[in-house]
Amino acid sequence: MVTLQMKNGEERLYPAGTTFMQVAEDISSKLAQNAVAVVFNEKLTDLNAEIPGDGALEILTFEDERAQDVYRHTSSHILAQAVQKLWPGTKLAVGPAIDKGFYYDFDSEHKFTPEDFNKLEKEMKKIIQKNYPILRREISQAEAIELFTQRGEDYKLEFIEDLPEDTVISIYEQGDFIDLCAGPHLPSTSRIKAIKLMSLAGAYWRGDERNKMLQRVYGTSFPSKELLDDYLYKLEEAKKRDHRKLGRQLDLFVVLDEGPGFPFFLPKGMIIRNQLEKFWREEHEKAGYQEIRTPIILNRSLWERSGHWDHYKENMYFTSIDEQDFAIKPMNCPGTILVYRQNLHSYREFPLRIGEMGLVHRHELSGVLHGLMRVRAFTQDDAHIFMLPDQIIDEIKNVFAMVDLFYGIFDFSYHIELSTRPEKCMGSDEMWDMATDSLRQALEEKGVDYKVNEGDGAFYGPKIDFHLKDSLDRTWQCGTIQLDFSMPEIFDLTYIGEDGNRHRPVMIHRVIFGSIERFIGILTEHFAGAFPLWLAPVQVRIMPITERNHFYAEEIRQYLKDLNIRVDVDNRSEKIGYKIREGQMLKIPYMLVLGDNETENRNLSVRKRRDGDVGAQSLEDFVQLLQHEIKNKVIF
RNA sequence: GCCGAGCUAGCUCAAUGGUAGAGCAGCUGAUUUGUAAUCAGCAGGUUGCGGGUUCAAGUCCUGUGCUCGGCUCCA
Repeated sequence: MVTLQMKNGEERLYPAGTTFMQVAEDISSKLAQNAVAVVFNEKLTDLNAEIPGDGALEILTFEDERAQDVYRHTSSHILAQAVQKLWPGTKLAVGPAIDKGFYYDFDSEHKFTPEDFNKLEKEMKKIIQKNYPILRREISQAEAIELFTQRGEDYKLEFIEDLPEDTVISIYEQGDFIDLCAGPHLPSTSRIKAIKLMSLAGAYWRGDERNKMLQRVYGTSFPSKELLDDYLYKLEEAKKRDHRKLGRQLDLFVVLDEGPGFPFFLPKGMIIRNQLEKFWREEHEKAGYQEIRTPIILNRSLWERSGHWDHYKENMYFTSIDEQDFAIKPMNCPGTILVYRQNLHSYREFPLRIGEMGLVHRHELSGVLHGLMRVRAFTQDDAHIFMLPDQIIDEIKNVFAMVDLFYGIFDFSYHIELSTRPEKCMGSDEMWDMATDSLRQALEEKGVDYKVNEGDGAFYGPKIDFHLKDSLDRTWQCGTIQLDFSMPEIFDLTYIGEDGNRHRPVMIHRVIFGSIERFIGILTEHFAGAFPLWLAPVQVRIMPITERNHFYAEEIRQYLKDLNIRVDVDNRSEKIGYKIREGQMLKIPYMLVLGDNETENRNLSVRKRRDGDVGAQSLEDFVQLLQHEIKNKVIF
């Protein structure tokens, strides 16, 4: 007999050889139906597995994220089985579960098109109906090599050969389909209740662009059609928040064929942008930053010295002036460094914080451009901080605090990544270790979770990145803190220390918004175009009922305008419903309906974007409400 | 850059290889309206761009630009 310690504290006894599935059945038939996998002694395991001994058991249903991965992973196997049935000879690469779905990469003579989806889905349903049991087998490396050689699975062989010898290799079988796979998996194929293929894409084998491009099929699956439909509906809703769509609908910004990757900001978009910059300047002044502006075009020799010429050339644009080579700046740091060198600096000035809203140009590959999120010209809310080595940790924490303040205002949640030394870089090992350790220490002291991206740092130093999500949960890097010992060295930057001698300062490069363009893209999707009052391009729209009320409307407009409220009047000869509909679609925060009643009583009928008609108010009360909301940057 | 799919009026979309159309927006007029669309009329196009096949091309072929979804890369 084995003893199982259940999640709820209960102990259960079973004869040796009992499977986890049987345990689930023993507890309740409903649980057995919904179970996806188990966690036995903290290890995710197949339901089909036999209890190996005493231990702690948790039975997972689809609600658990770990179970969702198992569910989608099995789905990807079903896809692969269907593909190999319909197009024999297709080679399997990888087929993992991903957030909200799965994919499988294939190497096939057949070129997949969306028209194949129907056929494939039908085949997958057949496999599901057949209810093949999914069996795990552990085999030796030699057996694995023989098996996959025989099946012509070159990519699987490459995996096997990379594994250390005498690793136990697991394979999963369902019907005539076999895949090299660590598992775990569902007990049988009929557990998949609703499955749908979503899209096709190319993907390099092992994510390396020097390798062959495989065909990737994306899909998703759920334990019921209702859950799938619900997911698809939410996806459609999320697409309505796409900043490219909203940017056009709300006349905020556009990207045109004439300027691929070079966005146009329209008058309403500029209001948002200017408000953000105003806020930025206020907060940076409070935090002890100075502001400068450096040229967009600078001489080649500067970029050679900074290392950009060697390390960043493929991302840069060039031009020539009077037969001399110039580069369009891809970063602001060299310009700031030239400013630093205009004076002799004392340690007493440190930390010296110099900000710049710098417009940079970078040549990005055409395939990566994406609305405002990924462009070829963008404005960084940059700042460079020059300081003493022992000021590093505190200063990084200061920047952290500012990131929290800025993102908190918009109710953004973010995740942090630490990027370490890349292959193509400059500076010594000691420099990099010191810089990376400082960043790590600041993160540890701050007590936040972070992910490490080995080899993803800037060429001059490691960095901490802050990532925000768009409407489809794709993440975009916004804020970043980069620690740099290299540039001060290269440009021979110095300060006069307490001892009267010259010393080398340390430098932080940092942005909070990241790029104003990207940040506005994220903001637009986050608020679905319904910007908080302080950012809204039109804050109040006045809607007179008839021409009789135009005079009063104009009086109110002028009053609000004098208080710097962004207000306009819709005095077209349309019915009030028409005007309101348009105001709602433009997501204007406040609408004032002014008819004979209001004119007579000298008050306002207020309509809020989210709440609809909230009744009559005095002008004074309304103004107070607006000013409070603007001042406190209230979000709903 | 690579793989795949697209590109038709300002916007969203129709149109077996056979006369390019609708809704919204715009303009003109009527209407003076009480919380998400008043009515009528007018105008709007080298179907991304270039070449080819055909009696005939928005539609088929080809080159190219851009967009979208991924991959790689990145703020």
